[in-house]
Amino acid sequence: MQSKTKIIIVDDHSLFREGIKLLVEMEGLAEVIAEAENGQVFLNLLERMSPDLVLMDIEMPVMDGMEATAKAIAMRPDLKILALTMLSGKDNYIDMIKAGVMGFVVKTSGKHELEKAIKTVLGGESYFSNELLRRIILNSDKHQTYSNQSDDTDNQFTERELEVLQYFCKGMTANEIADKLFRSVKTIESHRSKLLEKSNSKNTINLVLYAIKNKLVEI
Amino acid sequence: MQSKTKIIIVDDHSLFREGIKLLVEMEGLAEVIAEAENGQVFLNLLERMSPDLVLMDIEMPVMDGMEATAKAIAMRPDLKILALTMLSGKDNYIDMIKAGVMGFVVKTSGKHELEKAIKTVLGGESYFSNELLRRIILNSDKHQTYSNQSDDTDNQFTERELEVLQYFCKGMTANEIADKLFRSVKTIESHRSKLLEKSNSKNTINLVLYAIKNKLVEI
DNA sequence: AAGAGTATAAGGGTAAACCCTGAGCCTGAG
DNA sequence: CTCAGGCTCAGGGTTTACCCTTATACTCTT
Repeated sequence: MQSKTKIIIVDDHSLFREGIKLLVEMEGLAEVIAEAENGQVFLNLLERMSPDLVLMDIEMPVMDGMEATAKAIAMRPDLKILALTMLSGKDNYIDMIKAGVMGFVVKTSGKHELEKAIKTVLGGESYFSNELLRRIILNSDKHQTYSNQSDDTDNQFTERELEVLQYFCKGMTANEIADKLFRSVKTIESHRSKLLEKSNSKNTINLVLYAIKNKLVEI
Repeated sequence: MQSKTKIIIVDDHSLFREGIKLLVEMEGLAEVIAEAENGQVFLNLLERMSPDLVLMDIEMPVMDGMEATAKAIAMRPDLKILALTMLSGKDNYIDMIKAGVMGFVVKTSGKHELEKAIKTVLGGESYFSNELLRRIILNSDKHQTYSNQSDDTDNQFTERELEVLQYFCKGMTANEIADKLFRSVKTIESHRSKLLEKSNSKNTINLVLYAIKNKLVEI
């Protein structure tokens, strides 16, 4: 387990920043070490902080995302910057790329896409929301690669085990789950045993905590 | 402890919705029962759902917040709607009020203001972000009332109970906690019984989930 | 065809969880 | 002082969790 990715969020909407911060941290993606409401504030922060990645809004007052990106890259050439766009049509994506952003995520996309974008960019590759690509280049014959939906899940658990796990994480007992799934209690207990073994948990509570920490369930 | 406030979030930016949802639910303010990406989707939802409050973005494609608000109020005159504004200058606040919104929160404000706004509106009063008021009316001599910072801590659990709860939330058994605290297992079981009763949980797993959801512990 | 993996289920055992009652001790409020 | 509430502990009961082994049937891969 390497140390957490350090992120700075730059957006003029505080509610959006706080939401993204929660999203990122809840997903265990990274640690938000700072927030900035415009490019100027962000550059000041950058002088004394070392983020691994920046989530940068493009439209901002005082200093917009493009200018901030260009100046930040001048300071830290290796800095990874992921742009957040509203797809309002006002953004100049080419110049943003020239300024040094590693990718774009449209704000209409979900957390799964944000997660994929962050991981991709941190891996050194560039990332572009498919929605954005569709807007810019229409003559693309590239297929959508959903290859790594979740290549990190070691397929540790089977589908059935995960299903049973969901119910345990809702606080249900083996008996209740057995009733729900029309199965024998012994069957559910078998699944639990496997779950305990695979997750290296001593009891069901530890199993549930494991599931929560590893985002195997929604709470 | 009344049942949780049911909220619907209407905003075309999924990331924003998900963030707000997390914010609202993490703070224990309410339960987000649905999300909609535009006014049309929201009105469809409203036909079969009964939210206590709606967080409504003003600028949206397909059907904007004003139209959606007017139609929603026509359906449910008592529905509380809180508008989310970007302060872009394009919003017509007067007409939004005529449409039936109970208040405005600017997206540049923080979660504390959102929390205050939600509580105020649910209480039947209207709420307007001070920042918005400053924009519209400059000759206002109202003072900012930071009255209710956090009057919600019911002190539901005693210190000892909370201490025991921490250990349960680490996956320890009653026996292990008894050893740790140099107490009888029966004592720990007594504390657990009280915890189960007070949290209205059927078993320890539900108790742990309760503690996590209500942020009584760090996980 | 053979083997691996999964889902199902059972028996039988110990430990723990859960529930109820009752009770002694201490402290702070009225 | 009295009383309420919190912390401590116990007995005795039922239920569930947990662990072990074994076994059948199905699917997929080799």
